[in-house]
Amino acid sequence: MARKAEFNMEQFFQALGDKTRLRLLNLMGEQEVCVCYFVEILEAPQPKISRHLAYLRKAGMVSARREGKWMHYRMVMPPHTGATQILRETLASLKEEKSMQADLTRLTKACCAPAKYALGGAPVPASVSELCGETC
Amino acid sequence: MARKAEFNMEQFFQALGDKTRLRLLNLMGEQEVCVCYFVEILEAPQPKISRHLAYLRKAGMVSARREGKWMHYRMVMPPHTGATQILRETLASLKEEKSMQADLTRLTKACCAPAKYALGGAPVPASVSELCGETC
DNA sequence: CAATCACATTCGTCAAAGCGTATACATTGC
DNA sequence: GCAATGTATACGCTTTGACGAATGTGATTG
Repeated sequence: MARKAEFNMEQFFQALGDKTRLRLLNLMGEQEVCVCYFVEILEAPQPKISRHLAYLRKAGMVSARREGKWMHYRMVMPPHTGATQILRETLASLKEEKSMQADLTRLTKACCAPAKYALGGAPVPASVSELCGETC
Repeated sequence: MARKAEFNMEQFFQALGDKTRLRLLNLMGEQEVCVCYFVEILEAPQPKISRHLAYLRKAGMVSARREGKWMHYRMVMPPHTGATQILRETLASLKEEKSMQADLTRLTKACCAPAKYALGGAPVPASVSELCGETC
């Protein structure tokens, strides 16, 4: 059954209508990512990142998890089958863009060598750390 | 080959992030619709409709055709396979919403009996006029 | 060519949203 | 406790966009 409940299509698209938020979603993909990496990769001021993450959280597109000082964000598939499809298709389309690919590359590198990026003790996303052996 | 060219995903989603524009797209579906029907069905001032149609046109999501005094709008699938998929999925999702279904119903009725809706000589969308025999 | 009709655009206003800066909050370590 | 670190929020500013009302434009009619 297609749960849609009080899903707001308008708000959903508004959340996707911003470059910074698209970059954040692209970086998350299916994995959990620490805020400090977003700041590092997007080369944006931390409050800017935080605000956009808050926006995405309000829109129900991401969820946050605290781990000590660090906050991890991950995507949440919306309670609407159509929206989920759209989100998946969006992520797939983003991956075709050069700039988005570059972001992901930098994320992997940053996670493999956090020291180089002034991310000393920052927690490394699980799925990336598994790839480290291959990509570094 | 997936043509994407200078497609702007951000702008694309911004165009979808408005209730009025979603209603317009839902009414168009795959067929061409005259502006006067939009005004009639959405019960909105004509300049409002016109502005949103202009917005959609700028975003490359609709095209306009003049026929005498009347202007017809229809959807244009974007030059990006992913965006096209998203648009189709969006239309399908819209059709699940009660209010959107109601809009479509009213469009059909208005086209079948334009006289009742103060749309005397307004051109009837081709695909709807074919359905008239069944639905009226 | 003047009036009318269908639609587009402009104008002024208002609310939403983006940004940088500064500050508040939460956790860790001393 | 206090300082340091990571993140969130508040503030003021600027831009964007949605709106109603008025006006402009293109096509048809008389």
